[in-house]
Amino acid sequence: MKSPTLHDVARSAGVSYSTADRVLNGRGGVAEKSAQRVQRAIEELGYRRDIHAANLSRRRNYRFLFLLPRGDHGFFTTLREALLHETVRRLVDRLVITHYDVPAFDAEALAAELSRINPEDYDCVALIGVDSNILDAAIGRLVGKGLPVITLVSDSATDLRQSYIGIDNVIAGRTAGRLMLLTHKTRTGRILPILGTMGVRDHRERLQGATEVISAPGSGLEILPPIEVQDRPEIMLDRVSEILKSDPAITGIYSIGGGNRGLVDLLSRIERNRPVVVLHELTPTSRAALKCGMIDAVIDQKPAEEISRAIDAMRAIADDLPAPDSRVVPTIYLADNLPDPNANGGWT
Amino acid sequence: MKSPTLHDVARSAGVSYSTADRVLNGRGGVAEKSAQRVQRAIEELGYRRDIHAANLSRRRNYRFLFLLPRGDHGFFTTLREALLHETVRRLVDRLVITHYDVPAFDAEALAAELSRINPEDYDCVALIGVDSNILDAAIGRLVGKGLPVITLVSDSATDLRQSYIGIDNVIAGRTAGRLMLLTHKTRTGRILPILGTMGVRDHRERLQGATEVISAPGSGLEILPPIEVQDRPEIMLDRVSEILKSDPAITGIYSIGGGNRGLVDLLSRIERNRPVVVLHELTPTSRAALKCGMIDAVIDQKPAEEISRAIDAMRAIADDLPAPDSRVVPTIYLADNLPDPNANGGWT
DNA sequence: CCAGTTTTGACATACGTCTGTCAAAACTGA
DNA sequence: TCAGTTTTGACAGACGTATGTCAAAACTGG
Repeated sequence: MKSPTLHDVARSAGVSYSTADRVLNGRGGVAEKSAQRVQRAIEELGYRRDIHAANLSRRRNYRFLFLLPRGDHGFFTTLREALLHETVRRLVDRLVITHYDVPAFDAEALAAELSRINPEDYDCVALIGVDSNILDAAIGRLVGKGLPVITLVSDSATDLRQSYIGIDNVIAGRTAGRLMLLTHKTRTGRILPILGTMGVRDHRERLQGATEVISAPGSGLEILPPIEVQDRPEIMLDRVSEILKSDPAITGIYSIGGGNRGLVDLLSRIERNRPVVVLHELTPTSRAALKCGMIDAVIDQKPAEEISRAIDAMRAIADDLPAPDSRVVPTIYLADNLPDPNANGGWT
Repeated sequence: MKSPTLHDVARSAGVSYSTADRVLNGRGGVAEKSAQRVQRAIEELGYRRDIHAANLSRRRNYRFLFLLPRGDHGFFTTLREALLHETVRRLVDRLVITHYDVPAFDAEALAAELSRINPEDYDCVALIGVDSNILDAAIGRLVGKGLPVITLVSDSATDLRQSYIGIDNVIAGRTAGRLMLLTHKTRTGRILPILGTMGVRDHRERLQGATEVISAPGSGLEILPPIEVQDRPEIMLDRVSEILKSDPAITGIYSIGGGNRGLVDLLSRIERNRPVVVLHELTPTSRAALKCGMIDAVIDQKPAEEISRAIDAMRAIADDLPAPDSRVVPTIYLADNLPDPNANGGWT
């Protein structure tokens, strides 16, 4: 019933508590023979150190820093809310979580922020990756100083960061493509992919995934050349209405990045033969559009879950446990299976 | 930086630690006036009891019991595996989780098992509900003896159990219906619903949800009368092949319950014009069928997540915190967004 | 003001771990 | 065998909380 304590281990190994402690915490100054007896006792008894008692005694706090993109981009807002939610929820576990806002999509600003961090102040840092050598170098410097870094949502510096928490964007793209197949079961069609810019790896990967599935032989579907709208609603509105006018045979739209307010605007003006629309991230805009049938599906990366897993990973890293990459599986929302908007993305 | 301790509270309230403790733990024998000063100090300092220190001191263990249906029904297997996973993972938080197997779908056996429980032995019990007065009565008796009960996956005794963790089956059904709409965007169709038996509330609710969506005006879809296959593969195989033969115009199949091995068997023999197939629960069978295009979508209730949330709820109940019902949102799996089979359902 | 009650504070012990100090014991090499 | 080193065990105090005992202090009613 009761799990063994280090005292039990010491007794069973026939050594003093001090010695058992020296072995457990690698303090050295222990004869090889004694060390082995202690190890054996630990295994035999199945001893597991009571981490809460240990933390209490050590006065340990886990100090984590999140660097989140500034701005009210719907997705980042959700992310920030989820983080605040977890910040209070985890206080009880001695997790002290801080976050700074950094300019969005600005690798240099992010790198500069990293350089300003005092490695003594935190046990782990989480950030949203951007393709950039400067950022990679800054991450390298921080890791070199002994402060581990993990990436969130979008990866960076794969060989330096300890762990990546986020979706596989190729899979996300394939999922979108699959939805296009399903909605075109018995008919042919032309699918228009829209992205922010080809310069963003995540967008390229989603496009790649969608293309793989859509242009599979026998699909009967054709994928058009992607258009770039810089994640900006106005540009989205202009470019897409233009294209729809010039090519009325478009039967599906896959919006890979942001700026969907412009798209929804446009869709609300089309009253018949609306194309199938799949887009990314559950935001107030996409939720409303889904509910009223303006769009068909939303692929979401569950930001609340990502935050929670990121924190789990950071904690594992701080405790020197292995922290595996954690691939979040993108989820599909239709009009009916939307999470309760007040429930933190359907998460705890 | 450091959060205040009860000593800080006592000092700030101008009373001794003992008095602050008496207030905090409601031991009585404290003058109204002192109690108020302590309360005020708690609020002003934002004091939060260090629950780990408290549990350490109290030698508290949380003892939870799960009653899971016996048998290798794919879904229950997943559920059991998730539970074992969490059992070891939560040991560190002093959660001692036990589970018994009980006969599946047998309300009386379940009720009998409940009667055999000594309320002293556990802090909370979780079970999978079944429609039955006998079960409700047994739950009532247990709750009456001071042992709280929660329901999982399927609800029971709504006014007695403390909390229900699971999906809303009407929503699950609506989601299936929505998938049928999407796959029939520009064509009409006939959808065949298959369920275990109309006697199971969950199945009725799913059917209801699907019907709501599919037979919405203007959908162009017709939903056929449901057939019952007792969750048995052989019956599934026989009945469905029979019906498909007699009604070749069926364009969609919604399998609400179990026995899908029979369905997949049948589908593998149809080489062209396979109907759209939506079914429930990710199992080895459904996963394989999804991957090779035999079926189109799986609606999953994320058993690993349900288990984890159930444990969270039980813990909240044991700590006398409010434990809200937690509606899990059913998720949609297509061929591409399947979770890693080794990763506990994509969960931690 | 007294006796009786209520309220209070001081103190001790415990939970399981961490950490530091110190002297005793057990080794080592020459 | 002796000096020097390594290893060991005993002990104490701490983390924040829980819980029990006891006597002192502050009230109360008459």
